Amino acid sequence: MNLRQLSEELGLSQTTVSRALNGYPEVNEATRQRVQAAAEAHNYRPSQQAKSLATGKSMQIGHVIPFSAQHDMVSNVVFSDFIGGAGEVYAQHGYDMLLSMVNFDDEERAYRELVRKGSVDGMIVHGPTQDDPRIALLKELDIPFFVHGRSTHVTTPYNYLDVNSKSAFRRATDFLLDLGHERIGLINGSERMDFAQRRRAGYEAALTARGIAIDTDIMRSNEMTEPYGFSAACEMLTSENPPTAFMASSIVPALGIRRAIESQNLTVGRDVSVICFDDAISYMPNGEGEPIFTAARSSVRDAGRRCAELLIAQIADPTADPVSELWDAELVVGRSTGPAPKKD
Amino acid sequence: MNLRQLSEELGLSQTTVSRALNGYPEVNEATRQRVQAAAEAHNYRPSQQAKSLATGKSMQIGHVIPFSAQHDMVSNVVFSDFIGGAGEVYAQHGYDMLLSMVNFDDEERAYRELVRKGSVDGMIVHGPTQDDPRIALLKELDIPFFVHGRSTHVTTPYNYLDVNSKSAFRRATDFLLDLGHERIGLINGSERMDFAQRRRAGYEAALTARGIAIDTDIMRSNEMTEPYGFSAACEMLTSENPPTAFMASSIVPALGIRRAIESQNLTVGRDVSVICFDDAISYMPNGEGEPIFTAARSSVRDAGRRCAELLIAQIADPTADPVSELWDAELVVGRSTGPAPKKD
DNA sequence: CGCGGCATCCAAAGCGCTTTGGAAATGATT
DNA sequence: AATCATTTCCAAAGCGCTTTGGATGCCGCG
Repeated sequence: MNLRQLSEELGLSQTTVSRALNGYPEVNEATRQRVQAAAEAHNYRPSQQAKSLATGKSMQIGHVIPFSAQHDMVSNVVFSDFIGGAGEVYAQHGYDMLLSMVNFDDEERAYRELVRKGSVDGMIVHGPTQDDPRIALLKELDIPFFVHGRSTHVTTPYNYLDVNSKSAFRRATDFLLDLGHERIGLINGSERMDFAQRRRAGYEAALTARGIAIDTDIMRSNEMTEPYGFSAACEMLTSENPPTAFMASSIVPALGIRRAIESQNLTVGRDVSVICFDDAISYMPNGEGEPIFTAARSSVRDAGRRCAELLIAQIADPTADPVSELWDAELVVGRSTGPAPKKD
Repeated sequence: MNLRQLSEELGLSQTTVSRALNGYPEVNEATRQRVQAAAEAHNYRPSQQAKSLATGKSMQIGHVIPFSAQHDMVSNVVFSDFIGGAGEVYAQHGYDMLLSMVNFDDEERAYRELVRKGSVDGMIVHGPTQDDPRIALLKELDIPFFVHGRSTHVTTPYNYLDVNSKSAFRRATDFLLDLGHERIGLINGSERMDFAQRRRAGYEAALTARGIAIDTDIMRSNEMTEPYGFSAACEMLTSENPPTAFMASSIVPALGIRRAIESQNLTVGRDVSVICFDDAISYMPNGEGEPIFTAARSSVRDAGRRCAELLIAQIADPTADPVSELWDAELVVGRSTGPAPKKD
């Protein structure tokens, strides 16, 4: 059942039926009722492709997800919650989400294709690196886009929403320093990512401000998995000068750190303290009620919602100036932190 | 730059240019070269909507993800890995993935719309329940679809790929029984899900075969989060007749169970054994090398790949008979299991 | 009574592609 | 040289929608 058939059956022109269905004023209310009833009865839905071709809007928003044998973004812990939040907002506005999975090497081509093909009206950029080339690319392609995170060294303005990773890690590290910890391990995410750089900067700033030297022996950077947290923490704990506290970039490696601590017959929050960044991942919540880990918390799902809203606004008015938001993480105190143990 | 402009510039008809680009034989090889070069030079990509409108194929595959305030599928641990695998295969075949996020109540409508609008050429059904209504719906809508999992009580044939959950849990429970455990807790996923029912059936079958009574006091069912595993295990461990072993439906609650065991100053694999189902989630791997948990393992990413392949085959030949695959999980032995502790 | 204004509807022209049904040119065959 | 098959190309008709630019009829008003 298409528009022509429907209009013939109603004895109306396609114009009128289309207008009736799309809520235009120049159609008699009685006629509109009749049209809507008929459309309902035949379960009529306008063809999205025809509609898109006529209007020039695809009503789809693109997310490009690079993958490789080693790692990929979709398996990044925070990704699924982010798109969950974004997807909600898309749905409210009649948009669908287009996910394009591509090899790392083909990423640029994927952006180009999606835009040139006209498959999407806007795009979200995930996991920006420093000086991320995708920002310039999308500007060149002249399509609305929104960055989840920030890209250091990109000077032209662009739309982004980021959490203030540096101040979050600065504060969290200060919190440990205030508890008397002087040797604090950093178990960071992959420092290809801009946010990981910022977290390290916050960590280092806090140490430096107290006159504690940066020691790369107790600093790691990698994809944020549980075994990574475990092995990194094990190495440090069994070293000559083990840390008394850890800063972790996500709750996932933090779970590994916990396992490492307990495997050394030490107790979390007493012998060794742990603070992590908590993205409030829905299936990996930081406890119910009292937090498991003392953490810098910021909901990635909320970020997804907000990015989607702002992107849709940008699509609606592409001439609007770029907007940016910088969210502060909140520091929640759980049972994973305590005073530094007395030295022997 | 569209087809007309390109063809005018080349002094050729749209027909010839289109055919040259799409690899049809009735075009001179020299001409084809010239066309391809020009297309490349102008960075020309045919409009997807126009193409879809003309061919009737959207080259998109739909995934409907219901969400609610409580839980949603996208945040389900296994989901992101599944779509990661599926997305790879889609990309290889020129398909894109369309994700539609909808309220639980609107799920049926979402399927209807996506199909009627012509936005998708096929669909994947996630997380089937018993007697899942979506199967009948998609048959009525007459669109190729593929189910990840199975739906008990649906008698008409349909495409699916499932892991033999029952036999996996049967074998795993037998493994614990062989180690002398007689009181084994079950920390299952939500039993709205078909697979959770099957896992429980496997667990119960193993117990019954040894003449051990089913005791619902040590059986739980819920969304598979870490805190759920923790609190469920805590309750059981502090009860009058605590289990000496646990079966968990995923590695995520298993991590919670581990935390619960250690919070009771007990040791995993010595005082209390744990076996979980391991979906081989990429950022939550079951250790590196030696498994953390003894587990029934089956890669959900591989399942995603395979579902995508089979769905694409079905789209290519919609008259083909439904296919189904039932994968066996492998039982991998880690450090989380050991002989039942001697009774006092 | 004639005219402007309003409400309601419609014919037709796109949107950018694919594909059908030839046409023209070329080469091979008799 | 005439015929026929091939190769190579093209004009034009869709695909199903939106939207422009009227047309029609009806009303009130001077």
